[in-house]
Amino acid sequence: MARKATIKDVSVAANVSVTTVSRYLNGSMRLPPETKRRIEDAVSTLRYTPNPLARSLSRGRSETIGLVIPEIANPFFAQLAASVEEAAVRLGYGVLLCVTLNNVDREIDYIRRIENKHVDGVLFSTNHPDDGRLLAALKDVPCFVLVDEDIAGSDFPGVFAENREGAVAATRHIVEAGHRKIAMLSGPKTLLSAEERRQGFHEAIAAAGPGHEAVAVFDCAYTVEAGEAAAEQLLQRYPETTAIFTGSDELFLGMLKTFRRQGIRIGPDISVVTCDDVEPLTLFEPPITALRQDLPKMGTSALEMLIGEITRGPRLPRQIRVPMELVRRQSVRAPRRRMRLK
Amino acid sequence: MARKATIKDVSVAANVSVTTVSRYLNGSMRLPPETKRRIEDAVSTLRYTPNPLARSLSRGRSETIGLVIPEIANPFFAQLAASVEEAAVRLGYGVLLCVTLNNVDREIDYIRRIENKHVDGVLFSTNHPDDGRLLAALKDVPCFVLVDEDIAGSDFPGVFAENREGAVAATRHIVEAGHRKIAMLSGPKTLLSAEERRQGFHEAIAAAGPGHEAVAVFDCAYTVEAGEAAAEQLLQRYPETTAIFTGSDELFLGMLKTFRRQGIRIGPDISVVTCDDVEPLTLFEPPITALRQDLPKMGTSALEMLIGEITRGPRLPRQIRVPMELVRRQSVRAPRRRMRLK
DNA sequence: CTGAAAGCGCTTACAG
DNA sequence: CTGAAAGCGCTTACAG
Repeated sequence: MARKATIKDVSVAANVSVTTVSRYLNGSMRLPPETKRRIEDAVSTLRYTPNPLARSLSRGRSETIGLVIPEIANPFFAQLAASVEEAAVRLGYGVLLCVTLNNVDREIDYIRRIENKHVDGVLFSTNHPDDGRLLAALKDVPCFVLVDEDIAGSDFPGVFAENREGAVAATRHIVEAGHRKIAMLSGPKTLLSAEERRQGFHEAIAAAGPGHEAVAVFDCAYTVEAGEAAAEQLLQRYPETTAIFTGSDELFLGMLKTFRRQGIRIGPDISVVTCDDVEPLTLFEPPITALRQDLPKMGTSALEMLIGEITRGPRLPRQIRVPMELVRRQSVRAPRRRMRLK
Repeated sequence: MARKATIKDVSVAANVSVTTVSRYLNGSMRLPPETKRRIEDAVSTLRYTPNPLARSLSRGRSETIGLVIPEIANPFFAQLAASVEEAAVRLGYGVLLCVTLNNVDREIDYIRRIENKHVDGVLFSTNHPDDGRLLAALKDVPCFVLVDEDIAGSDFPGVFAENREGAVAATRHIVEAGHRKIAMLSGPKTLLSAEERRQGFHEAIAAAGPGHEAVAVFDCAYTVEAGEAAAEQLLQRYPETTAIFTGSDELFLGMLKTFRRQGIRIGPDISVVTCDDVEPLTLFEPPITALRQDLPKMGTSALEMLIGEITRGPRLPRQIRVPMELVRRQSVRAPRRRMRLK
């Protein structure tokens, strides 16, 4: 490949100054048609495209955002990433992807990239409790927006689900089907989503009146394995349970494994509502009722909020809450008359 | 936030030249301990981190690769992206994510970024037939590696699955269970994966000897909808079919929808093997036998191949083939005696 | 309106 | 061994 053409080459070929080329190409200058033509000819002959690195360095912004997420193979984050990327492209930004696996060093590395101007801002999702290092690294960092989970003690702008309200709706749905002994496989105690959903769960059961009981609430990691293990314990220790609310698709999938192994059928034997709805839950038998996260909206709002910070400067710390939707399918039924799981 | 410290600030604070700071920080210089200390103090006091834009501009490389894929919400590409990102980080590269939705303009945009040095190279996956524009834009482009699908008429290095061999294994497995009337829901005719798998399918049936028949092969888009529609046609026009090989998880999922609606049970009524194995196929009832793509290996090899091109210059165009693995679960059984799907 | 020149923050060939 | 200076390829305040 021949040496890449620069703006200088264009200016020579078009017989104008680089200043003029730059201004024209950036749309801040109107030119006589003749000059215009010369520049455009030069651009296309030389196949000129501006060097984004040079442009970013001199403008002081890179038109790139960092998307920092714990995983990408996980469909939840994959869908979130999809909506973020789509919105970013629409607004003229590139997306630098950083998968942290909840490694704090990687997280901090990307926070630094805001300061050293590698990215104009960061959309950040973290899944682990902060030991303080994160909060420290975040001191005075601008253009930083949280999505999905909060960082305890911080007041960064962010976009989160209406977890409590969602959990209330899900639990109420279970109650209305006639269940009284209800359990929850919840997420890690330290996470906003888990905490708020748990709260909504308890609230709805309390509101359901006497006779209704939160049989057990398990604090699990949001993983298939944790769901599997918690379900085993649940079956063993709380066989009176007739319905379960799981805090994520992974927990549900894990629970399902245990159910399969023990011959327990969702629907006839036990009712289930799960959170997220990113797995193909319609295709299970029966289709699974879910409290759906509106990932497209969350990703888009968060990205737009971030671009707002970047282009219009910091606003008042502000949080957007995105409603969750209860998608009724067929995994919640009336409890069996004489319920005993085992 | 105060003005970001630069290398100049560090050099002043440490009372050495910027040259020395730069060289020391880049490890190409050994210094008296005293000087070393002064520099490190300055760095930490000023919280200095190098500006990657400036560094890239002057070095002529960005230590960033572009990952260009058709989708990211799709678990197949999400898993591919995960392994690519992991390998990139391990080798010290950032990942600029570009989701094309098979839009050629977006694809070309990212190809240009190799030339204008925004990225050092591109890992490229495309899902649509090329009308020639792609091939034209790719002329003389260095540091470009394909993954998963080829671009017809190009000879770029790339990493692909052993599609033909995989399809042979899958089809043979079906044959060995006793099936004679076998159908395939294949991908778009223009795609390498579909073409090679179809080939393997026919090959295995021919090898199975007389009495074995490829009842029908449908050329579908790799989507749930296409699978749904093709399955409907299949049931209607080829009710003698006793086993099906689907070319992707999406096609399988779509087919499953049709089966559900028509009351057809996988296992007892019809046998199935699908490609990909990125959906939670173990959790279906029965668990689905699949020809698994080794996405971790594909992503990692492709990324390493790309970095090789970047750091050691172009090699002979070379293709790596990654074996597919037949994961036997319970969706293939002996055909029913008197088979009639309807 | 147009252009020469400084500046963005680094790296590195070159000279001392 | 160390540093002053040029250079990477742009943008833009400033002067004409």
